[in-house]
Amino acid sequence: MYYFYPVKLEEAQQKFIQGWGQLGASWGINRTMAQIQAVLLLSPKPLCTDEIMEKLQISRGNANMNIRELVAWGVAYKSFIKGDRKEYYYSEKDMWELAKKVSRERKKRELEPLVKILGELQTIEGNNKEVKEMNKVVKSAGLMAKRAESILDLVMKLEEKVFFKWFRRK
Amino acid sequence: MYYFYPVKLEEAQQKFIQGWGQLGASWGINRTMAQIQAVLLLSPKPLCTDEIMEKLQISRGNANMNIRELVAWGVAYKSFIKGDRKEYYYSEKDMWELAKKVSRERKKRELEPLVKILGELQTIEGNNKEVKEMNKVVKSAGLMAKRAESILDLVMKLEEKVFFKWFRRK
DNA sequence: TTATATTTTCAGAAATAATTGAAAGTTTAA
DNA sequence: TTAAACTTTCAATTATTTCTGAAAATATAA
Repeated sequence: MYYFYPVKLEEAQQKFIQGWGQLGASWGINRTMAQIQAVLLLSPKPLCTDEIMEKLQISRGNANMNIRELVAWGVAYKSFIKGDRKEYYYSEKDMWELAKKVSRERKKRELEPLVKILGELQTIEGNNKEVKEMNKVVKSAGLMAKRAESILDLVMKLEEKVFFKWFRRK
Repeated sequence: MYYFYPVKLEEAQQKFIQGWGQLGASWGINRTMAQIQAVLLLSPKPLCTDEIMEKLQISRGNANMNIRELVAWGVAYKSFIKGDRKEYYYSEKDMWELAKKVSRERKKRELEPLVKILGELQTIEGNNKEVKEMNKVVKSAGLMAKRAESILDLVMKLEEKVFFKWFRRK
């Protein structure tokens, strides 16, 4: 029994890290970045760069860049231990907060550029089918994008207040 | 004036195609696949492979693979013209329907694998911090995933009619 | 100061993903 | 049948992204 837990834990952690990385990758987020997030999520205490490098077997440069990116997204934080010069990092652990921050970042990076482009494509004049189709598509895509933004805003505003209560009941 | 519209249209189309491709790319969807979708969206009539190859300057193999992928996702359809042996393709033009189909596909490809993995990581026994953190994370990630699925389902069930009315009020 | 610890950068290497194009496969018309 | 029209496949190539590791920059302690 003494021997059993640690092995099982390692295995489970590895599985979680892989799955989380895969999820990130299919969302257009660097796989390593997502894996680092997973490692931080699983750690009960802040970790330094070397510990992360060790855990994921990656280089210092890679670790550094991706950690910084996580901090820039607001899903990981720096932490200092007095008497120690190293920087330590820990993850946002509230999944709802995490989801909100990722949504916000993606909205900024993806939806907004499209909305900008659509705005630049003001109605074109003309009577042929192609022009009409163009105007129709630009208009409906713009509506859709706004709609998506509204839904996101709405969902994010609902906040724990509603969702927590709702989901705790299940 | 005769000369003016076509140039402007071409430009606008190109801009839209690029923007749409970019959106797709940042969503982990092949850029060319998204661009083909954009071309079909802009076209008032179904297009054959050669027309798409011509418009995007891509090879037959590339065009074929990505068109098929679009059809597999359910966001483009085949169409036949009698007396013509070629297959023609047209896009789903209802943006709301399009969004629903993409969501459905992504949910299947991304959320579900994570939920499966989390399910396999049943509670591990043990009293140390790492084990406790592991169990906590697995549980909250599972809850979050279910929550995301619920929100998606809910949003997708609300018909266009409801949203239209609702958003027009704002 | 100077030395040491730590973080950051970035050119080149490695890994991954997308694309081509020609050959093989399929369908249809005659 | 056979031939022509068209679609699909896939090995090889090309493009893109990610990663490494060592050097440069920065920060802290002595």
